[in-house]
Amino acid sequence: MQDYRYQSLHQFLKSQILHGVYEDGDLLPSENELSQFHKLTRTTVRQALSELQKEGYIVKQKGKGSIVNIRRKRLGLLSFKGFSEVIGHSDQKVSNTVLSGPLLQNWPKDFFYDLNALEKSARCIYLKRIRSVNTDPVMLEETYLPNQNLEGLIGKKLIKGSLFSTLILQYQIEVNSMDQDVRAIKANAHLAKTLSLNENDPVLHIYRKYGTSRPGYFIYSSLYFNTENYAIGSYFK
Amino acid sequence: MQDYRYQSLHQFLKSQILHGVYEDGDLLPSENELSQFHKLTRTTVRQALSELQKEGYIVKQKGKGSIVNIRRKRLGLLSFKGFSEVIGHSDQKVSNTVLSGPLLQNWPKDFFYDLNALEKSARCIYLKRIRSVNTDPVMLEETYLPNQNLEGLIGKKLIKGSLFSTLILQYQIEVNSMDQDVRAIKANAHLAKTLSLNENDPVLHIYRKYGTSRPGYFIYSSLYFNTENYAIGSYFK
DNA sequence: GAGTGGTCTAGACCACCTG
DNA sequence: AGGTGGTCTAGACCACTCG
Repeated sequence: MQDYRYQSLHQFLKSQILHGVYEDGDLLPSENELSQFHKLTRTTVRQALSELQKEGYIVKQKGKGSIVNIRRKRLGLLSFKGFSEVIGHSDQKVSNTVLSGPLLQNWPKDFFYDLNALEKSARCIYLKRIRSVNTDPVMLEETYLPNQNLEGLIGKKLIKGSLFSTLILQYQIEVNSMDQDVRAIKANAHLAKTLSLNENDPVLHIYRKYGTSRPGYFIYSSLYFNTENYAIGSYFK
Repeated sequence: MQDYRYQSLHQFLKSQILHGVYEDGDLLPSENELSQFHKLTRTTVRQALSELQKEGYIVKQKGKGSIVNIRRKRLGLLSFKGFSEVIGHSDQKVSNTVLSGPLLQNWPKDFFYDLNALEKSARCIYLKRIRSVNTDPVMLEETYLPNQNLEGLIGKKLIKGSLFSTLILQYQIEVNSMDQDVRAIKANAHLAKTLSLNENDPVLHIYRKYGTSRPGYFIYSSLYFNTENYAIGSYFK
């Protein structure tokens, strides 16, 4: 792995972006500058930039340059849309609350995905969070990470309050795929209380399995949504 | 548009695939053959193939060739997963039934997405379908297409029972993006009857707006799912 | 071993943006 | 006008698949 020149340049630039050498909206050095500095052809430089573009780290613009894009398009990332608002406008104030910090524990019985031997033998790091829109609790999320080479995560505060930011910056683990199962269920007493609903009200439930840049390493999440006042929006192309 | 050589080759090959010149699993001519025949550099040929790959029409394999992939990765295409079955195995028997064929009518009042003037001035083509898994009705879908340059669609049978296949083969309209809003709602009497549920049972509801290769042309769908026995699966990367 | 796609070089001209 | 990314050529060598 990592044998090729365009891959080296790709990793080098990604690392610079992640470590803040270039900030959101900055221009990367031009393709000519990069090819001179790294002693590569422009073709090879373009291949590296093309990878960055696919991953959403940069946006290219003819006549201008390669623009760094930190708030990049993420894998089916969720947004909340209020019914009354005009679509695409007036961002809601979304806040995150960690109910139970990163905590080492055993896997739950009858876990919702089949685990392999390696995952079972490691215990799991558990995280319980609530997402609110304008003080209304809208989502309850329980996340399970196999405890493999994640020294220092337990009990720590998350970087920028985000698990994914923490994983990429501290452990070079990047989420790059997602498998999900969606259902509508009835709220039980606990869900009703947590999400400000009545028992038996409909709740949106999602099981997720995330694939990562570390081969064989997966992250699991169970998400519950109160969709009474907000729809769960997502965009794909 | 369509000024560049790699775009011409891209369109040419796509058209051949769509018209059945190459079938699923076939190999395209090799990059060398394509470059000789079309008097292009291999670089340019590779750019065309790279586009086909992005769109999912082919899969490349080193040492072998470019393999045509008809059942290609589609935009958040839905699959149904039974709870008892092993994930990824034992495909369910899925069947489609058209309840109301492609029918010209007025837009519903308070349509779920804002329509632009052009869309409003055209009427809409309406389609109501049910999808069943092993004779259980699982999904009810209502589709609305602005009636713009779609001569001959009304009252016609769909090719291979698929709206998207019909659109691309008859009208060169390809769906390439999707915006969706998801909620959990209570079944009303009509939904309960159609989906074999009791009133007030939870139902998964999705509004969708599809973007297409025809600029400014969108397709709208409203989908209702009975998720009592099947989850709605989807995979993204 | 012959053929395939993957990587890479060293050039060229073009379309677009900005000072 | 000068610099940027987009397209394209004409080569070369490498890694992989298959008979």
